[in-house]
Amino acid sequence: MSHELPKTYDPGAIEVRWAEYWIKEKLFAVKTPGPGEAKRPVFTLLLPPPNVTGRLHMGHMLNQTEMDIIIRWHRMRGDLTLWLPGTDHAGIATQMMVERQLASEGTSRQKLGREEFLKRVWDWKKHYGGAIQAQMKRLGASVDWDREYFTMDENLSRAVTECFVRLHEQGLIYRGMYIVNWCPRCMTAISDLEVVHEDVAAKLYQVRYPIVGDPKNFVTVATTRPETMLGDTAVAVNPHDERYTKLHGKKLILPLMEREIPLITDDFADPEFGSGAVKVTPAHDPNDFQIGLRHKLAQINVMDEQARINQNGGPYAGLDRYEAREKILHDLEKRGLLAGIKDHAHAIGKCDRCKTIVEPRLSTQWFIKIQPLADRAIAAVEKGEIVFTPENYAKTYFEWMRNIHDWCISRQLWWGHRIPAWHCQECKEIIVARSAPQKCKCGSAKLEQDQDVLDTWFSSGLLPFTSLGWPEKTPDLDVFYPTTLLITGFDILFFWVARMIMLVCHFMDGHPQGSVPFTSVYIHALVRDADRQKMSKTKGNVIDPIDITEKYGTDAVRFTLASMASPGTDIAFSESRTDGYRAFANKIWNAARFMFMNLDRVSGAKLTQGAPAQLDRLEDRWIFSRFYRVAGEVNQALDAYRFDEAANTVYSFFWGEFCDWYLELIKPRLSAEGPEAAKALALLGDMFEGALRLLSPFMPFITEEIWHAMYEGKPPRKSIALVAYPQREQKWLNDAAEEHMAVLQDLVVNIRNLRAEMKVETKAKTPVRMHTSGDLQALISDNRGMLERLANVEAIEFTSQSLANAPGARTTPKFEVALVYERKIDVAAEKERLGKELAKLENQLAGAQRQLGNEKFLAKAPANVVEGLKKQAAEQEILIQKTRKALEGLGGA
RNA sequence: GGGCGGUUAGCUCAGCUGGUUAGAGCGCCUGCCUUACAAGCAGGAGGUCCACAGUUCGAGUCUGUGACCGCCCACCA
Repeated sequence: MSHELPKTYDPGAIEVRWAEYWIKEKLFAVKTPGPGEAKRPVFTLLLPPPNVTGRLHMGHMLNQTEMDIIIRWHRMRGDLTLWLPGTDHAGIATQMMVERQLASEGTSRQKLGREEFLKRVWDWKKHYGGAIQAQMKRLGASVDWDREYFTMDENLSRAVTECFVRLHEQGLIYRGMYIVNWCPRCMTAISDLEVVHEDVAAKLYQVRYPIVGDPKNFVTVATTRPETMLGDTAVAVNPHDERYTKLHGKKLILPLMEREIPLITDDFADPEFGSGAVKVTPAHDPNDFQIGLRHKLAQINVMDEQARINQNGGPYAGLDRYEAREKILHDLEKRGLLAGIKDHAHAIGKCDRCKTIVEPRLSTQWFIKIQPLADRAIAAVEKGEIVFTPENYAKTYFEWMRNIHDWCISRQLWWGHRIPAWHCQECKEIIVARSAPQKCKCGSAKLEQDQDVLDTWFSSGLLPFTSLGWPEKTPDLDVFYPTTLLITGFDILFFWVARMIMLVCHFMDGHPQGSVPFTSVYIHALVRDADRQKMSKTKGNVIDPIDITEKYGTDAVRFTLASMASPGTDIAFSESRTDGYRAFANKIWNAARFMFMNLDRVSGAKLTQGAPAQLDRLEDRWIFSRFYRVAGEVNQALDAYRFDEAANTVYSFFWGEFCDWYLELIKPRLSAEGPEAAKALALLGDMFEGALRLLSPFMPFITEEIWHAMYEGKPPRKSIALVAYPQREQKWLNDAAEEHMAVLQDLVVNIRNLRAEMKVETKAKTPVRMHTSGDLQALISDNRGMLERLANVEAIEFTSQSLANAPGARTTPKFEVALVYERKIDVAAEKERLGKELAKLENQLAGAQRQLGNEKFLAKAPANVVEGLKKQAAEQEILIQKTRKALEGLGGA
């Protein structure tokens, strides 16, 4: 490889090449060290496994960018760094996908049968399942691809079974008939979390239930779901509701079904609501279910699995639930039993997957008794074993954990981990076992495995240890468990993060390396569009990460996301910003070209020979000091997950200091002939190489490209990703150099400013006159080359006279400077500027004096603050005098 | 119904434990093709820090109230 870079920065060309190189060379594959091998700090990060059906979206890209930055940073710091990738089988989502495909072929899973269907799903996975991985590879995610897993892999499935069986043995898994959330379209139970609530403007219907023996009188109940009355088995009133005391013990006629049902008393009935009487439908409402248990009421299920009225619904059998509602209302009205209809806003639950309205349904399911697990999981965060960033999410977590309900883990699907329970066809015994039992206790061999599969989140909740080989005692588990960090979005805080904490703490309880799945959780925000709208297909504002990457380069997109990733704040992704970071990449590119161009010119020069023991020149001492200080800041920011601060710090260093000042300052030395130039180039190379390492986690591609070029094809390691990350180094920090440079920079800016104001031709050199202290005179004289070059100054004349009333002079606390130039200044404009300046200064001085005159301030404020304010006030006083003089010089204010 | 977050320049956002002159990018205005980069360089304008009250020597920063946005959770008909 030559050190020549093409004139134009073309991210596409270099990125594809390096992405392939990293994979081909297996640069990020991690060998598990044996027990005797040298110990290094271990950093383990689990990739939140994308769904096998998934396509990469901006949220993934943000997530992966953050993970990759952290991972590359740790790797460069010398940690044993594992980023473990995998894919989730995504039960419902995948099954839906394949079913849709089958439908288009005119068939269905029922027609194929379970076995054949599963074959189809595996086929589908083989063909379409790798989309996200391919995209991740293109984006350069530095995961260990050799360790990639799939949640349905044999060993992982075995671990899932093991966990299920253990929980069952411990009495933490039970099976029973309860009301669950049922999706009539997916035809499966779903957990509470998979129900999304949506506010709707609905109606509240008042229905009259005639009293037995007094059919002219009624008890009126209110309901939002009249169709469920077909399954009513009681009407409840509050025992203390005196309106109904005389009816206690009476029976009512359930209209339409013409069935007698009791009037019962139960505290659930709220006398304040409606008439105070509530219909009770134990098979179709969770509250009513509880009332039913308390009063031993019959449970009449009136709907089938698709939420159509079944034969228990008498004349309404066969109707869809909403058709039935219409007909029932119509029939009630006809009989004069509909007492009224009111508007009623409330929330309805929809299936997270398909948005079908969820039906509470009485059915037999498997559940996890969650309270013991939740208690433990709460303790883990309370005790600080797990730390959330932003810390606020801990509150959300506690809120949810403290109001948790048992988790329904069975799904009436085919794609997933089948429940390891076998039902004896003879005695109905249920055997939960690690593998299929030969025969039942009763001697029968007629055993059938449970038809249900497990909630996908059950298996993903186990990943922190199952992905490392548990329940075997593997070396991986030894070395890499527990994982160090989890980076994920808040959308799966409960689905995944909370469940992992519960399940892992339970199973790894007492593990020598700790029982928590990870010690740190970083929750990132949402990527929105430039107008802060949520990206959605229906709005058509979805930005495809691959499209945007092809347009601006991965490095620029990554940098955009990183620079905006301030914890807790959503990211309004705007292309203009990405465009800006492409310009930054271009800046890096051209700075490199500049360096290489000089390398060609200077014979005997080398870029990568390391820093000299001593730096003779101010600008060198300054840039080294700045670099090592910045390195410290970047490390600190990353340590706190302040991706934005880290990115902005390195950005302004590279552009605003290294390019804008240092490169300009070093140009004269580079263009000189001989050893001086070679020496300067070595310094430049050293700084540049360091800057590339500093930038590498954020922009892995362009830094890799230039870094290799700097070594002319013979780099010390195969990748910049494998060399050390820059750290703050005390020996290079130089406060004096930074202070001196600050004065010179201020001087340069002031002179440029004067030139612009006086409209001096760009190329014309101007002499300047200065008034300043002896120390600074020496500094400025020593560095007059800097002023000549950067401010186009021709000669500097020092004067002991104040320049304050010289027209067009600039005054600062440290110096006064004026151009020696015959061109007239714009008197009116200058007067305006000075006037504004004066007003501001006077204002500030007044404030400072007010404070300094306050005895309490002098008594209570820390000394350095008081000192600072005094100094400021003194400077301001001088500046005010000078500014007044300047105004007088111009002919008054 | 509960809980949480936000409001700082035209736009998108920083501002860490209260402390000297509130910052950046983009956009805008002016001047430059100064051979690394016009995807650039130099200079500039632009802010009642949502409102009110309070704590404090001192508030963008802490407390309270309100307004306006937004998010999450929820089995009361």
